[in-house]
Amino acid sequence: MLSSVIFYSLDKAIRQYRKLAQANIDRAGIAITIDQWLVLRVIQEHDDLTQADIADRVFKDQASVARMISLLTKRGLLAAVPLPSDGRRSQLRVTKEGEQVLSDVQPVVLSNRSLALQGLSEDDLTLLRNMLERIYLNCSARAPTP
Amino acid sequence: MLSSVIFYSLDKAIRQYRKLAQANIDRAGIAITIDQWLVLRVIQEHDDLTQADIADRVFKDQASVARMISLLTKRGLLAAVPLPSDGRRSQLRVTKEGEQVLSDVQPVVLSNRSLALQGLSEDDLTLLRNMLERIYLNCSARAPTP
DNA sequence: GCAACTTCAATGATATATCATACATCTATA
DNA sequence: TATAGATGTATGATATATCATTGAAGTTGC
Repeated sequence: MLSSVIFYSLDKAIRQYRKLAQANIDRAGIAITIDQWLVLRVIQEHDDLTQADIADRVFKDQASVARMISLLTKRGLLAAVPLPSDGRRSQLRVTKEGEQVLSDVQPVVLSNRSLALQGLSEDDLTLLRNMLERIYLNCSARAPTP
Repeated sequence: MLSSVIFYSLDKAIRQYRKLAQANIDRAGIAITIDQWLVLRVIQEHDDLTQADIADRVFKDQASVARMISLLTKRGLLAAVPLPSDGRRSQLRVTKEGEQVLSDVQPVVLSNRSLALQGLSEDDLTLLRNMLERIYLNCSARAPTP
């Protein structure tokens, strides 16, 4: 049965969490998707990453990140200043509007997390994290991403 | 830190698994995506579901399923026969080619799973499943999907 | 038997995901 | 220092994801 397959449960849990999270962000009247938020946050923390670096951190493709950056820039949440030291790159900066969105989203994200994790102890979460990391490593070992 | 966030670990694990799984399916020379495979499988098991039913089972949207069905039909893996009892619907059937693909994929999926779950005991998996189910339920409680 | 409601599938709009490729620029080395 | 290779970004093609809406077809209640 599908329900006994662990990856089915994984998918189910993460998708439901995403629905909850996005719904609460929408309800708070903030116009951003979870994925955009994640990218914006990564850029806020490190403004010297290449698109590929960012992609690594959010487990996406460089092409996806390129499009998200272009969208976030179009929306005024991100600004790109060409880097004199490297003609291929730009320095990405979160704008005032971007900062505002990030700080608006923060409490919603925290509340989503605690809602979603109700009934799970710290020990549970540690165990869960370890198992997930184990799965990740197992899949990386033979994944054709050398 | 992002790495301490459980949903980050969840995302990371599932994405890596998907990469491994898709890579191994591709490597076996089978032209299907994991998502298409899942839909095809659900239809094989129950040929009397509506698109919304299928969407529920694969945790997707009815619109996504509609497009996947149309694609699978175009590729000849699925056939739709109009239902006389209901002018809106069609009976979906997995074709010979579809059956072939499903049976080709089966061993690859099994091998992917055991690869990915190496080092996790049955007890671990039960625990994992329970925690994921807990998260799912927590997120469903207030998810605006009544 | 028909009006109101519900169900089902299809599709437009927008965003994401991924691969492959194109193009520019940078770096290392022969 | 010319150039081969590496790196960084952008984009076409295709698939998926989601919401909202349309329109057809079924069901209910009166």
